[in-house]
Amino acid sequence: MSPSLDTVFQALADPTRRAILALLLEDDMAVTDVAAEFEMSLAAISKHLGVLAGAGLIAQEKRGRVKWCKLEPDALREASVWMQGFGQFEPVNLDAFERFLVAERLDPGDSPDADALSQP
Amino acid sequence: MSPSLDTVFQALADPTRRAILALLLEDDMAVTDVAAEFEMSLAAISKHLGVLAGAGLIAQEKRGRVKWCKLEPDALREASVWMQGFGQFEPVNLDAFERFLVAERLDPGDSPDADALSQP
DNA sequence: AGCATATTCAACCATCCGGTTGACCATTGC
DNA sequence: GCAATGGTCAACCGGATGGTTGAATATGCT
Repeated sequence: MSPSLDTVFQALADPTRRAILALLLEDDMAVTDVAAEFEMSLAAISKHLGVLAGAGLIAQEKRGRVKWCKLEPDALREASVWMQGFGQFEPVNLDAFERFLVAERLDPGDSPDADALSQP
Repeated sequence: MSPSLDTVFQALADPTRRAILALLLEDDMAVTDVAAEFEMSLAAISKHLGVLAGAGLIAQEKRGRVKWCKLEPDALREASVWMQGFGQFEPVNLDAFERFLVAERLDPGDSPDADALSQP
C-alpha cells in the first residue's frame, strides 16, 4: 500500500507523532526508547509508530528482539510538493520562518508533553 | 481559536478538503458553488469549509446572503516550514529549500496585490 | 407580502481514532 | 530450561469525524 497524501497528513496531524518524528530526527531509536519519552503506554506508542510507518514517514527494522525506527523523509516530499503549489501562490518569507523557529522554541505550542518541532 | 499544526494537518488529511483548497486556488467561491463540484450534500461541504476555516486555511466573508470563501495560505506556510525542518536533512529536498529561499528573495514581504475577494 | 435562494443547525448514524489493559509471541541471558 | 525483556495483538471505551436528512434562519427578488 503506497503512502498517500491522506495517510501522510493524517499521521502528521497528531502532536505525539510529530514529537516522535522530531526525536527520530536526532537519532534512530528502538520502540521502547521512544516510548520512554512519553507518558503513555508502550502499546500506544507502538500504534503511533505503526501509523508513521504506514504513512512511509519512518522505516522499522527488526534486529534481534529490538525494532529500530528511523526517519524516512521521502514521504514528506510528496506532501511538501503538494503544499508548494500553494507556497508559490504566496511564498514563505524568511521573517515568518525566523519568527516561527523562535516562537516554537520559546513556546512548545499545542503539544502538552513534548515539543513538536525540536530545532532541526 | 489559533490554528495549530494539529488542526492544519488534520484539515489537510481529507481529500475533499484538499480538493476544495485546489478549487479556491483558482478563484474565490461561494459555498454553494463549491458544493456543486462534489457529489455530496451542501451541509457536508459547509462542514468541510468550517474545518478549513477553523484551521485558518481559508477565510469566509459573508456578503449579502452569499458566503465567499478565499484561500488563506498563511496557515499552510506554518505547516510547510515545519516540514522543511525534516526536508533539510534530505539531499533531494535541499533544492526545495533553495527554491524557498529564491522565492523569498524575488518576492519579499507581503502579497503585492491579489485583491482576491472583490466581487461586488 | 410572499416565495425562492443561500447557508447553517440539529439530530442521528456508522466508522475511525487515541488511549488503556491484559494476554500473547520472540529473543536474550543466566 | 526458565525468567526477564521487547513488541505486538485483541478487546474494549469515550470521543471525534464524515456523512445523511429535515427543519430553521437570513437575505434577495418581484
